[in-house]
Amino acid sequence: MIISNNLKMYAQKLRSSNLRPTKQRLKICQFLFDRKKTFHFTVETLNKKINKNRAMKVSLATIYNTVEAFTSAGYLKEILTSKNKSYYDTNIKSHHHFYDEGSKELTDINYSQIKLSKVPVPPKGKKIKNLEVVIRIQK
Amino acid sequence: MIISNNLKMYAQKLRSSNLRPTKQRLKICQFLFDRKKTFHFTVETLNKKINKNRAMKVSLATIYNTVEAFTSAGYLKEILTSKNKSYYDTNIKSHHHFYDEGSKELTDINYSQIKLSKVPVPPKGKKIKNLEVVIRIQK
DNA sequence: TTCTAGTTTAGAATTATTATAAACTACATA
DNA sequence: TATGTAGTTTATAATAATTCTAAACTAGAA
Ligand SMILES: [Mn+2]
Ligand SMILES: [Mn+2]
Ligand SMILES: [Zn+2]
Ligand SMILES: [Zn+2]
Repeated sequence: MIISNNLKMYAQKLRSSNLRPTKQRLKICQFLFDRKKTFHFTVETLNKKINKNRAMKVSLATIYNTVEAFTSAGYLKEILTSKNKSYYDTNIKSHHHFYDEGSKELTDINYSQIKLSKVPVPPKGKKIKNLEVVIRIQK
Repeated sequence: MIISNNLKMYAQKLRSSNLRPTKQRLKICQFLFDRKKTFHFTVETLNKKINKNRAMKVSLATIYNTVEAFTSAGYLKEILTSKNKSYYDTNIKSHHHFYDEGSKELTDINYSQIKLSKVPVPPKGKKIKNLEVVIRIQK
């Protein structure tokens, strides 16, 4: 069995956010972050993938807890494009999305691919936290 | 009792979308559209407002059905900025929003107040249905 | 007036999510 | 290395929003 040498890194990262590197969290880290490309997921799909092989069962409650903890820690970003179900993104950089109404799939749009030449001033006493564009597409 | 002379108009509009102008739907139309300014709401708040006075009770199921029917017919727009709860907008024109993370309130941004100088090409075979900007703000 | 498809409704069912509380474990400290 | 404890996991219950069901009702065509 080959143990990812990223494990130590993940453990470190987790500790730095006051999260204990439990085997459940490390397993989820590996699944989420041991890859070349970022991606979008729901708790439902993450749960299925994590528990596909019999190896070690991670409870649904822990999946929820972990996704919440990782989002608070800034390792994940929550995406609000869909009714009734939360989507998450392993791409935590500021970026935009295509949302396909048919397949309900999200695709990243690089931040530099959209340019805004005019942006409104926020209401008094408020600051802009971020600005995101969603482009809804269909056939 | 003064009967809004918009009632006939609403009845007509509803019929034109193959929706019978029932007293429930007309009541909801009056509440939603008999006003100068557009606004944002949830099913929960709409239900409370519609059933505030004893006059005539509209069931929650009908509130859901009607909001869904009006959205399909294009009289309302669904807004997806919030987790776990759907927001609707009586402003059906293409426009953008400020979303206040603190108060969880939406404020319209006129379409002309944001200008995009660069927009990506949609994936092959797909068309842009709409483009919306959400600017998250906080203190 | 009659007939019927469309609508409303109460309540049940479903779905996503959050809360609870007991068992477990990482890890600081002895 | 052993012990204590706060943090974590887990099964399960609870909650919240929404959708479904099927019986009663009604708009409006004929
Ligand atoms: Mn929901
Ligand atoms: Mn929900
Ligand atoms: Zn993304
Ligand atoms: Zn709006």
